[in-house]
Amino acid sequence: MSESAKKSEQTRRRILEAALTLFQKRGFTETTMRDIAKEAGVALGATYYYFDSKDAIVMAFYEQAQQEWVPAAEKTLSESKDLKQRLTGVIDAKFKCFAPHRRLLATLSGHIDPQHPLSPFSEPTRHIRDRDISFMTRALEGAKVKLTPDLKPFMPRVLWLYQLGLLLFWIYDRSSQQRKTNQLFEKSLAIVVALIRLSSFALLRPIRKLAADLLGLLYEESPVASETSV
Amino acid sequence: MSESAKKSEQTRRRILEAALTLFQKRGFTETTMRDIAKEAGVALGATYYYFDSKDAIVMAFYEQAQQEWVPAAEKTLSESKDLKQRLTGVIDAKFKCFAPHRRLLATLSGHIDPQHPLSPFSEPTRHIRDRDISFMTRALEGAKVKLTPDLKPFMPRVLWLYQLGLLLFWIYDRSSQQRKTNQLFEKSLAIVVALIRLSSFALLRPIRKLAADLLGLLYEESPVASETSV
DNA sequence: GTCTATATGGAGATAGAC
DNA sequence: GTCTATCTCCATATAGAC
Repeated sequence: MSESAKKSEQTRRRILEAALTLFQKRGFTETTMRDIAKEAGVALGATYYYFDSKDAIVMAFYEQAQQEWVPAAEKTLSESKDLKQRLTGVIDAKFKCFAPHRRLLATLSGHIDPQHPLSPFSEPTRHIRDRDISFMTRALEGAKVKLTPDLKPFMPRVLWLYQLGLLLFWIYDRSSQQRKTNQLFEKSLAIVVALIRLSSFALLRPIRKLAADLLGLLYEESPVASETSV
Repeated sequence: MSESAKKSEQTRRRILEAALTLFQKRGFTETTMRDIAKEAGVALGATYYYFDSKDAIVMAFYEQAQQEWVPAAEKTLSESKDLKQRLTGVIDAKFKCFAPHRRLLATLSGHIDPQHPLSPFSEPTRHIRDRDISFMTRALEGAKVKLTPDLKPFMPRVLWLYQLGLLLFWIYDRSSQQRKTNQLFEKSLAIVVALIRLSSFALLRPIRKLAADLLGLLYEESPVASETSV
């Protein structure tokens, strides 16, 4: 049994790898299930034996990327107490995991709809998202920054959203070596960190109040969460 | 000839209307070209005579919505000199035009890719986008606000992006009557306007500098513009 | 349990008659 | 301009061999 389990797992990996290779080379839509089967050296039916659908392959990819990312993010958190560096590390690790699959992500970013299983806001991807956010919490907590109590509970989610925005920009960044994303990352993070520090100053209190109110409303029950009514 | 031109235009409208009705009722992907033809009372081939593709129908919709929006936006600009009210008016008009087609927009928001013709960042939609942005310019210029010269050239595009973000949120806002979007709109606009006013104060100079640098880099040649390299 | 071979049904699009 | 008939392609399903 451990024999066959091994072999089975091997086939599964071969199919997944074949799919990811083709997705990267030709794009998601352009790659057919037949192509994947052929590339993996199995029959079409076999790919459906291991993956319920084409989308399911993508989900498997998410999981795999997450598994790579967690230890890398973990490591950077242990290396510095500086907020900017902590955030840089965590987000950078994400970029590194996704880099070999930029093309796939491009086709995917189509699914913003929280109802779509593959959406970063969906229920099926919740565990991945929550994990991501928990690292933002830790990045903040391990750093020496003061957060006012009105903003504190929201900051991890806000940072997660910020990181998602960066990823989205990166996916479509056609400048060579994604130079622009690098600059955007560096400079915008400086702004983010500066704002976090400034946010506790009295002068900005009115704006902070507005922001906290807003976040309270939005996250009270998330509009990206799945209420069933349309 | 004016006879047949009229009749032709009529058929075209009938097809467009049928499509939009179905898109709203069932969603874009779920509606087939056959459904549209049937609803419009023509043969499948006829719809392809008037519209090159399913996507082309959507493009026609964009144009139509824009045509509705322009005079409405125009009107609000003539009604107030207050920045917040001007922005509210312009953006609100957009929501009103799009409201009957929220469902269609949902399926569409999939195309963030600037390479995709229907993307809000694409070349084919540039004229629409530029028109939108020109209204942001006018909203700013007709109001009594001081903008520092480093930020000034970017603000219209930033505001356009802001409005796009609101639309995106709205599209997937499942709260009843899109209540959350309304709150988001109101409160975030207050923040935006407050930030614009604050931006000329000395204390925020360092952050403004960062932001201006950043915008300069991003828009120097837009990363969402179509460089041909991948 | 693992996989092959084959079938199904529906989509967007087109060619060419009327 | 409009229609009918048809093409091509694909995700997915299934029957049954090993």
